Amino acid sequence: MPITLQDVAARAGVSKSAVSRTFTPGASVSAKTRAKVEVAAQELGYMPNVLASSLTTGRTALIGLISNNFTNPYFLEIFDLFTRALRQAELRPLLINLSAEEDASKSLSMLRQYNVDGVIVASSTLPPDFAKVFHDAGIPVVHAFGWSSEAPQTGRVSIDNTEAGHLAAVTLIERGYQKVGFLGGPQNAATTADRLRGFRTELETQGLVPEVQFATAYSYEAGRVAMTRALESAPEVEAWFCGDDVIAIGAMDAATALGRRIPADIGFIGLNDMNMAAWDRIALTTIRQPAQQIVATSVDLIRQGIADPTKAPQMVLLPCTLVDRKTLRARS
Amino acid sequence: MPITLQDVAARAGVSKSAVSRTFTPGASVSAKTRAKVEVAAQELGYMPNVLASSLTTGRTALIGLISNNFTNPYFLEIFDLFTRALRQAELRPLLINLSAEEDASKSLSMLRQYNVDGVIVASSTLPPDFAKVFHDAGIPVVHAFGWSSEAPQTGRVSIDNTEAGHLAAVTLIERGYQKVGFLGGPQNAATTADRLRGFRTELETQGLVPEVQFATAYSYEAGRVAMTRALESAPEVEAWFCGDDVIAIGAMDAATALGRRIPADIGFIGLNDMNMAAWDRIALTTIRQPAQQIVATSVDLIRQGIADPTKAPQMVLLPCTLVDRKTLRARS
DNA sequence: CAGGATTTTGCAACAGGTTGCAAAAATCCC
DNA sequence: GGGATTTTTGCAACCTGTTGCAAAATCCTG
Repeated sequence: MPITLQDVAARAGVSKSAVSRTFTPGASVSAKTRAKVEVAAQELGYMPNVLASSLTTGRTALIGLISNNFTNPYFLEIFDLFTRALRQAELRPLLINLSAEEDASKSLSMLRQYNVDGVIVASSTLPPDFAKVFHDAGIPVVHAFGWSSEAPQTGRVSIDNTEAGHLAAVTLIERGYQKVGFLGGPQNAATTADRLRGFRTELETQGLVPEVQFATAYSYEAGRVAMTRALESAPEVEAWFCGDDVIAIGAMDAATALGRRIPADIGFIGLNDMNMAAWDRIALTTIRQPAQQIVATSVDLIRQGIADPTKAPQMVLLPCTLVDRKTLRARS
Repeated sequence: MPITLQDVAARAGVSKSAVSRTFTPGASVSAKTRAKVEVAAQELGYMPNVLASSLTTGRTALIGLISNNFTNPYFLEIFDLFTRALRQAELRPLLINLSAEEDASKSLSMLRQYNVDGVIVASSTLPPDFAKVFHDAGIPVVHAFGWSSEAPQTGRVSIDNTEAGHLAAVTLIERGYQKVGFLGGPQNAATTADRLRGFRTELETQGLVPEVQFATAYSYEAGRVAMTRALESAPEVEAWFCGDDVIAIGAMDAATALGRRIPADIGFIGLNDMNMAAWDRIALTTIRQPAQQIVATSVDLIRQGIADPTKAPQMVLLPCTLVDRKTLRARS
């Protein structure tokens, strides 16, 4: 029993078209009819049905927001940013938890059923060609936080992970660490490979080669078990570059549990700079991703893709910066 | 250019109705036509357009998932659970970040425009009558994590916050604490009042009266500043019951910063039992909300509400339990 | 004020499905 | 095999809006 166009038209004494046009920006309506319609709509409490109009316009203002990082607190910040930015752009997020999805291809058909205007993939672990499926289906898509040098041509926004690896290496070298390690996220995550490459390349210039280990997930637990193992197999490492803040925290707790003091005995540097990294009891030295900018740019790219579907996908890389706190020894 | 009903009908050599019925559970189609249609649909890659069908059926399978707790890591766990449970129920979350919304009433009209089948409010800080708006608009709604004894008649699922207050008090008494404090969440959050009431009542039986303080938000920062203030104004308090884990962590860091050792000098008990509470460097003794059950029940209530809109809203209270870790001194 | 240019308006078709109804087909029973 | 039942099917109307088109109304100019 919601109010329809019909009802408003009847009350205002005009045709359906007139009402429709009143609510369509840029349509041709005289001031007089517009006024009549607006009064009637007001009185009736009319709201156009987006879904019905999507039938003809093909627009729903719905954006599929896909992620599989629901165990990494950093992503709550990301979701916060995305929901705000989308809201600003008059777009609505249809949230998909990909780890709950038995089959990724299902999410495509689902999103097609709902006629989403675009898709944002917010994930550092999804394979770089995941987003391509949507692109191929003609749906504007951007993959945020997941850039990789091997990724195919779809919209992408991310830091330069190779650069992040460099920065980590430079920082560790600068602090005088000689035996360093890399504790990456899941080995098959494309971002991990890039970070490692950058890290390695820079170390090589100093004739250093890192110990390398991988956690099975971007999570505290994974970081903890990986580091427990690593401290056994490579106890000589003096500082670790961790693929992610939450992994770093798990790793640090593993080190603490084995009696190592941070940063006196062993150093850690993370990546992301999630809010939590600044908490006193964490105080993690880390590499900051410009999340706000990544999100803003992603939404902007999506808007462009919606406005002009023929536009070629864009790829933007943003710079990352070091945030020095207390898990690395001071510059020697 | 997506495939439509029409296309499938043509290919299968049947009427539109036949195709429609094939995809409508419980409709009358012979096995033979169903088979023909399915083949054709398969070949063409047909997917029914949910939005179009919603026009006649009135169903969208869309559920508004509203929250304003995007800074509390606990809620990432909640979102994870909700997306999974909704997925299981073949429902899709349209995510709304209420803190980004300038005006709450806008979210109602927005959700109406999208014809959502139901609304889940996942928040401990939203006023208890917030959900009522949807109920009054005829949209099935359940407010999860926000029960309050003064809440109006809408669907609700939560722990019994008064009971949680009791439990906290009993625990502190049992450990021999005499001077205790309550550091609640935002003072106007209804859940806060209930927790305080339960806490106070139980303490009274022992002739104790708590110091009470409020944080301005459910966040680390808010907990930290509130506790810094509290340690100044009420330094004699030996143990604090904090309205939430993340507040507790902030509070504990404030205490540590002022040189108090936990639990030797001062004790803390939280509420929620978020994953992070179990991290070594946190090891928070806390009261556990059965999040999984709260979510499952909420989704179930929504399903019932959709199935039978005349059904009276249900309210369910779930029990909470103590999780003992390391921020309270041992039982004396 | 006439006549042409411009703007506004309503009609009807359409977007992609669903569904009541009556006709057609299949099934059943003796 | 024939008639009564039951099931399946297609037609056409409908759900709520949008939009091309032609007619109607308004505006402008001389």
